[in-house]
Amino acid sequence: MAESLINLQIKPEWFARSADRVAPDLLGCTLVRQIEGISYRGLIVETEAYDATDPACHGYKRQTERNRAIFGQPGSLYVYLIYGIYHCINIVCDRTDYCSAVLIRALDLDLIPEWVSEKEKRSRVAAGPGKLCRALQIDRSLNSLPLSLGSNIWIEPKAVDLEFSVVQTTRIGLTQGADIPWRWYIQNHPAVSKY
DNA sequence: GTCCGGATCACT
DNA sequence: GTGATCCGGACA
Repeated sequence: MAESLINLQIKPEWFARSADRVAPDLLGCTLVRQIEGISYRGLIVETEAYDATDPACHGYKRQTERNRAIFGQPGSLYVYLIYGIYHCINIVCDRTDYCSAVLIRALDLDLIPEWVSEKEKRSRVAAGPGKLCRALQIDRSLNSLPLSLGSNIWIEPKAVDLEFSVVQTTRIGLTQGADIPWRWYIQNHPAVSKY
């Protein structure tokens, strides 16, 4: 059983491409988060790309203690705290020592964790980068870890028979680089954070 | 040392 | 439109 799970994981080499190519390919893949032996599965429905050419990227100016993980190995995690309250999760792309990552902005969860409040609508509990991290207990303790079974977080490939239309547009919430069209989402999906 | 503002979200 | 709430990074 564990054997088949390992085979389902996307390998790190898959992320060794520019972020703007990885980001649309992540749509339809599944982010799996394991907590106390339970696997919570979320279909990735919205992503954004960031990289060294981009003034909105945390590593744009230079490497610092805070953004160190975004320069890490492809297929590892960059998790940071935003506005003092929320966390955001990125998958590091391209090559080591180059800043490049994909922000996971929204998931469609198959199972709603018990700590999520009842009133939240199922399709919207992970509709936004801060919300999905809260729902899946993702915080900076995961920063710089590789996606893997051992990290209790990994990504599985898109099912071959899963079909959808992809929309490409500009990113959300930025003061710089707002004109770069590096946001992708599954058209008409109810879990997308914003239309 | 001090200050500023952010890849957010919920509420008015 | 605004408040919540943290802390890294810029500048002195």
